[in-house]
Amino acid sequence: MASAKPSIPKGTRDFSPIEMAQRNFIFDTIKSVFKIYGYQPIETPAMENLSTLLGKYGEEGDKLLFKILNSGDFTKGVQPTDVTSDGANALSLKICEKGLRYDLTVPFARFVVQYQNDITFPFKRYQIQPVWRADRPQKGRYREFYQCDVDVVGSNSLLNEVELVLIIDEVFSKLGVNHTIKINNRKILSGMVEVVGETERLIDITVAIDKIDKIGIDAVNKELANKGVSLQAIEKLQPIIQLKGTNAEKLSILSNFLSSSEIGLEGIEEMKTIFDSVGRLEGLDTTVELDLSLARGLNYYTGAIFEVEANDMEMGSICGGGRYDDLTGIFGLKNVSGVGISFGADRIYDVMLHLNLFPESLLASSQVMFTNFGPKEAAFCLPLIQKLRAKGISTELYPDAAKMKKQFDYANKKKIAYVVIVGETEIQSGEISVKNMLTGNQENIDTENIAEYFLSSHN
RNA sequence: GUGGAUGUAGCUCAGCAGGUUAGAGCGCUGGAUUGUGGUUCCAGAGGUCGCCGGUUCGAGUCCGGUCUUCCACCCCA
Repeated sequence: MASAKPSIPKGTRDFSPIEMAQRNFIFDTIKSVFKIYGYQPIETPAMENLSTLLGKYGEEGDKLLFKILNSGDFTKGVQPTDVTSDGANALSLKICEKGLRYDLTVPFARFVVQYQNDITFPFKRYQIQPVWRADRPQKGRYREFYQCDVDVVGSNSLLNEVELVLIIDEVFSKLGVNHTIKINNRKILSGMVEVVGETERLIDITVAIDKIDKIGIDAVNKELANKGVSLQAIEKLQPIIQLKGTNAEKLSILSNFLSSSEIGLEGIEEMKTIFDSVGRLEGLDTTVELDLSLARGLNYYTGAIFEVEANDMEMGSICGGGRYDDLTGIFGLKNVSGVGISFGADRIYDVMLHLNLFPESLLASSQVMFTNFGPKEAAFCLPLIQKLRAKGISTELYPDAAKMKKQFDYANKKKIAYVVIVGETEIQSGEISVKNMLTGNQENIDTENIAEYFLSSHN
């Protein structure tokens, strides 16, 4: 009987040892930055109750949730008419009460409310775990992917927003990824639609503004009209659609435009504060740019919105987030504001791979390999190997007494920097041969000094 | 969810209006070199031509379906 071809579900991936080394390099870098800014880790389960998840991500988001079929007799209580009358979506709610998490922010909000009495506010946490979305897979878009979230909850201070900009800058400069941070503010967007009297069409207007560079001013105006935006409002919006210049110039135009909107002006003030603070810091690699087209579909954002794009490759956003004033309110804890961002590890991986940004050294499994000439020589090597390992030098012994060519070939492919040769002559003399695989040089080292040799040659 | 492409050896790709044993480069295995890799030379292994069905005397090549991957829209990490 022919066995089925092994495969994994669409949009998921396996990771080889080399890919893991590269992915861990990203995770470790991000984690180290999070820690140094005083954030602490938490984890939450892969699945949440659907009631926790539904309604937090907008209509589109709800559709993209993976739902988990109830255990046991899940058809209990389902009538034949349920199958035909209300459609699959309504039926799924009758037979599923759990779902895979869609992001890390909503489970975090649930966590904060659930453990509010044990948490010291402001609560700074980071969380690095996979999330799942029933999206159609594409380049940079997977059904299972890792997010690396940092959030502060229980503080209204804009210093938190500034800190997030610093974290973004530090992470990407450590990873060597050239990037641009785009910032916007929901309050500015609210003010904008308020001023033109189209409060119902926030999304239509931001989507249209976003297309200005691609399709031009006339097409944008036409699209706005098609969406039902009044001609008067479109007329008023012109300076906004064609907004250009430095951040300061944009803000000054905007504050004129929003002069009659209290909430809009509040947004302007927030942006000014953030830009001022960031501008005063030196040595930032980051370009921070005010971008009005940034709206973000997640409907819980209320203040600043962030998105980061790689400069040297088309990849959509590799990091995003914002402030949410009342996410915990949905779960019963009022007046707790939070702000956070999420690094998309998988997209960052794709960018780094494409741009060749991973350090070569990640590919090496060990720093040193001992060749194997047979049982007697191997026995002689083992104590030496242990000595190196104790000093923190990753070392391996080739397990079989294979031909030298084969053993060297192995070391070469595994990118091992040094090969140690111990045969009859070396045991006799007490000096072992060490070959540098990069230069091809070979020298004899006294077994007493071997650890020191590698320690010094590596630093 | 809508629209459009793609799928041939481990990888990147050839394949003549449908016609006998399906090719290349790289990689892999072995040898030249019984204590030395990354260069060179020689030899060899490896393919249900994504899967299912149809048209045909005959299908990698045409048709339908299906799955995969990718692109655009949408949304986003």
